[in-house]
Amino acid sequence: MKTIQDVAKELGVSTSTVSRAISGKGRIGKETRERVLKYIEENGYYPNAAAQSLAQSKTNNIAIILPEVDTLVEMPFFHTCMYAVEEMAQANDYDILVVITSGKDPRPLERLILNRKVDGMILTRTYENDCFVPLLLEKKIPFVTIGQTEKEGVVQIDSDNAGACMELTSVLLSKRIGRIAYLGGSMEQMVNKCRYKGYLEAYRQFGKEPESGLICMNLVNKVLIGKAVEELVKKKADCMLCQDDFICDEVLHILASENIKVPEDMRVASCHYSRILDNYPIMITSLKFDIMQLGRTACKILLDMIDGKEVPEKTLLDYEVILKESTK
Amino acid sequence: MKTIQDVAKELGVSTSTVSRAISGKGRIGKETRERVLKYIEENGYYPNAAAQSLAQSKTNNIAIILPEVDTLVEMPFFHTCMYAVEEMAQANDYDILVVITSGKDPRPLERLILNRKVDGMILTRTYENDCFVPLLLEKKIPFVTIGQTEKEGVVQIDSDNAGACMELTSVLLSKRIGRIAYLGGSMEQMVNKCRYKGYLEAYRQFGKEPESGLICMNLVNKVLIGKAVEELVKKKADCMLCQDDFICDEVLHILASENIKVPEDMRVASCHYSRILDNYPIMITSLKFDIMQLGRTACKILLDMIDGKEVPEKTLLDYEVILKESTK
DNA sequence: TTGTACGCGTTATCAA
DNA sequence: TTGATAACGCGTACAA
Repeated sequence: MKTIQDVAKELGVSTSTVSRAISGKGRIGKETRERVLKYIEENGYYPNAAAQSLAQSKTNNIAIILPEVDTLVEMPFFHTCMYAVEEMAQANDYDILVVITSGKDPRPLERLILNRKVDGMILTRTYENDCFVPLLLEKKIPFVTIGQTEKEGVVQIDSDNAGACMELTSVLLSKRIGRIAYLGGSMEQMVNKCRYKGYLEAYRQFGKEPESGLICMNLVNKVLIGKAVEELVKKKADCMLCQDDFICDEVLHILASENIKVPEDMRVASCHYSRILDNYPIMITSLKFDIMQLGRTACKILLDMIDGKEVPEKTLLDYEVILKESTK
Repeated sequence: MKTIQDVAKELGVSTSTVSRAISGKGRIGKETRERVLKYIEENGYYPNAAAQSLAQSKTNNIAIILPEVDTLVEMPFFHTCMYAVEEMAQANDYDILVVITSGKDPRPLERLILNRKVDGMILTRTYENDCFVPLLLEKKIPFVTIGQTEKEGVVQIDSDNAGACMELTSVLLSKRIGRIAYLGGSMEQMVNKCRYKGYLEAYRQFGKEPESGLICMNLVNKVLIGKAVEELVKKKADCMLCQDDFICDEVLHILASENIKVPEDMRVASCHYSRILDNYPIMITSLKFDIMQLGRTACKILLDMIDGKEVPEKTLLDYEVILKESTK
């Protein structure tokens, strides 16, 4: 492997000249620069990342933190996020280092920081009382979250879940669908809190309040969803608003097996669209977010932070409300 | 940040002593070692990865190469692979660096190697005339492939796709399902070639040969699958053997919309199970592979290679044939 | 058993 | 504009 010294020697210049030619930093004669660049182009020279890292205290790596999810419906979100981040990182000469961790254990992140293996981090899921955020704040490492955070001073990028959910609920209400049941998952996840907030806010704007019996929370598995659906059917809810497509998928399964027709006997909407919903004969009203854009934006903002640029603390991305037959 | 020198100074020993205490290499007094270790435990010292990397020419990073897939059905395989690799890597103090690339462009990999950012690589999909393999071979970097490779001397880990597919086909044949149509995807992917081979081999063992009209290849999109299904129904095939669950998913969709009952009017089987198949009212006969084990094994073997250990060139992992109602 | 000193490949500071 | 040289933090051969 060729070093910068080899190049310098063969060109009859000093290492610093070569370094300057490559980096563009520091004054250097136009002619010499071109000579060096040409030599490198033709003979190939690739800097040793470790040496650069050591000299500049900069790794050109970022970490993306993914939660441990194993359902077919949850995977695509994080997978797509990762794609987008990778794409943006690659375009800026960064590599991404993937860490998978339950929401509880911050040690893998801590190790990464203390060993100085990355310049920054992206959290792809945020929790109430998040254990990662305080750690990253304390270590003063640049980081962004995809999803809202309660702490002050955390740079966060998110789809406007609250706004989207409010709009969706409002639309339903104005279609005279008055008794909208809310089927929520884990309330520890910030995304779920945001969506619920939007649901409540819509009711408020209509001067109403949802019946408490129609609100089901912490539906974290199929059994719980099953029970909730059964209850809500009995209570003759007008519509089932599902907090995410995992829940929606299961709800549609159950309704189908119970021979309850959508939308005739029950209307259904989801706060998150994924292609799993395309598996049903009927199209589902849902919220659609541009996850690629979310990932790209998060990555770009992180890179800006690493470069010491000023970045907005909060970036809210747009959404679409997709109305389909399921809420006719 | 504390360096090894700081630790040495505060303990009144030399840097090499500290280094030895940590690494366990070289002779060192038991007492001194414990003193150093205790100090580090209490006061915290974390080696600078770049400095280690530079001194030892070892990064403790491996790269995992993922293809650009965007269908809901294809994602889980690679996502699960990545999980497994990450888990095994983490357990061995390695970090994983994720690269996403179409099968055509080897430059991202080349850059990684030339910059010496990783100690080894895992290819998660192999192609006929793979462009990555020759590059990695030439660069002499340790790597393994998940999936078969044609080149000699490549360490590969794979589910026994050929064997599995052969067994499945045999079982069907012995159930008097004689005219098994084969619906295949891109033949550039090695996994697909293996499965097809198994299908043919099963027929051969029965002293038969499949009708050429029942073999459909390169069904890479829904339109092509649609046409193939239509044809095969006309030809009154007994069974549709789908090369993967993307195809199977679409086939089931089409059959349902055409009101063709499974298994009464048509039998269906898939060469790969993923949970997407759970979406149908009927359970599908399929092959099941342990993808977590695949990922873990691949990672472990790569780490062994990096350590200079002897590893088997070919590792074939087991499978299950899951018989369900769809082929009754 | 322990310490000294050099090398790993780059960047950056300071002279020239 | 260029070149020598000192960091960067760690491992290790060699000397003590």
